[in-house]
Amino acid sequence: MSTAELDRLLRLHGLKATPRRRLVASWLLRQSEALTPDEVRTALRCRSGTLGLPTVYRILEELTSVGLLTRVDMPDRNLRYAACRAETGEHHHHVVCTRCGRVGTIPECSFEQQIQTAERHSGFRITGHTLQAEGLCPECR
Amino acid sequence: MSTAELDRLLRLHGLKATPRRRLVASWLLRQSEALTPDEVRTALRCRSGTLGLPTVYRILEELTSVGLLTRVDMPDRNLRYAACRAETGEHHHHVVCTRCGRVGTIPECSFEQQIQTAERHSGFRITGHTLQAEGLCPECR
DNA sequence: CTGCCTGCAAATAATTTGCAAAGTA
DNA sequence: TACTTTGCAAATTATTTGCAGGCAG
Repeated sequence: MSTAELDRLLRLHGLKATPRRRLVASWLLRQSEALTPDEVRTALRCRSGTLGLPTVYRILEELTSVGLLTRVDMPDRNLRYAACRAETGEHHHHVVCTRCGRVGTIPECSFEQQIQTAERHSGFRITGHTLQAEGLCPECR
Repeated sequence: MSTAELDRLLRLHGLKATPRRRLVASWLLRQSEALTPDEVRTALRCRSGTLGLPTVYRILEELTSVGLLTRVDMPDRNLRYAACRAETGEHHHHVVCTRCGRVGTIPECSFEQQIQTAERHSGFRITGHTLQAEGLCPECR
């Protein structure tokens, strides 16, 4: 994604195109793993003079709401964010490598079709769901 | 579940049948919502003389590994546990009511069938997954 | 008895908040 | 200029740990 595209996307969501946001977005979009806020800060601190941890928390959350990142849940229960590569707006899920943390996309949602069955069984009216798979990425297999 | 059954189950997993474990298990198995450790402590403290929060954390984790409870993820990212009512060992998922927190069971796993497709698309070898739905329970609809 | 359990107090550590200074449009 | 954004320091708060005494088997 070009800087111009990124800037446009940020403005579209009422966010100013600042150096910090550009830095975090452009770097994280080139990573293939899910990272914690602290890891992001450590990786980028040298390139940016200063980069406060609260700022990283805020930016990661903003970029997630813009759709550039996704929050990933690992067993350690730490907040982690990864580049989200699916088409904008498309409903999809992710798979995380248990060995290296790499994140892949599962483009089609396979639960939609079973929602009716699940509703009948549970008695709930189902309005949303989260699905996350784990496994070994192509490199780690 | 009777006390005798519970005791047997605990011992089967190398855990002693203590008053605290019986108390937490028997009470939580009668609740229909997912609760935080602190909520469990508050609810049971009066009935037990004392009940330390670290003890609650430990017992909830033990009962989960035994299969009596399940950990539920809510948007607030707090640790929550709910009674797990599926047949022991059966692979299944849960649906949480966004209004009252009640937890239901989705007995059949509908993702198993799509794993091959997901593997082909992502290039990962998928070894596990978590799925959690949200919606409105029968009472809240 | 022996070793697992529990409570308490305290340590950890992640995440959030308030506010003044700096930057964007 | 007006309004966001950022960094810093500090607060908050969930969760964990160490250990001495208590209890199940």
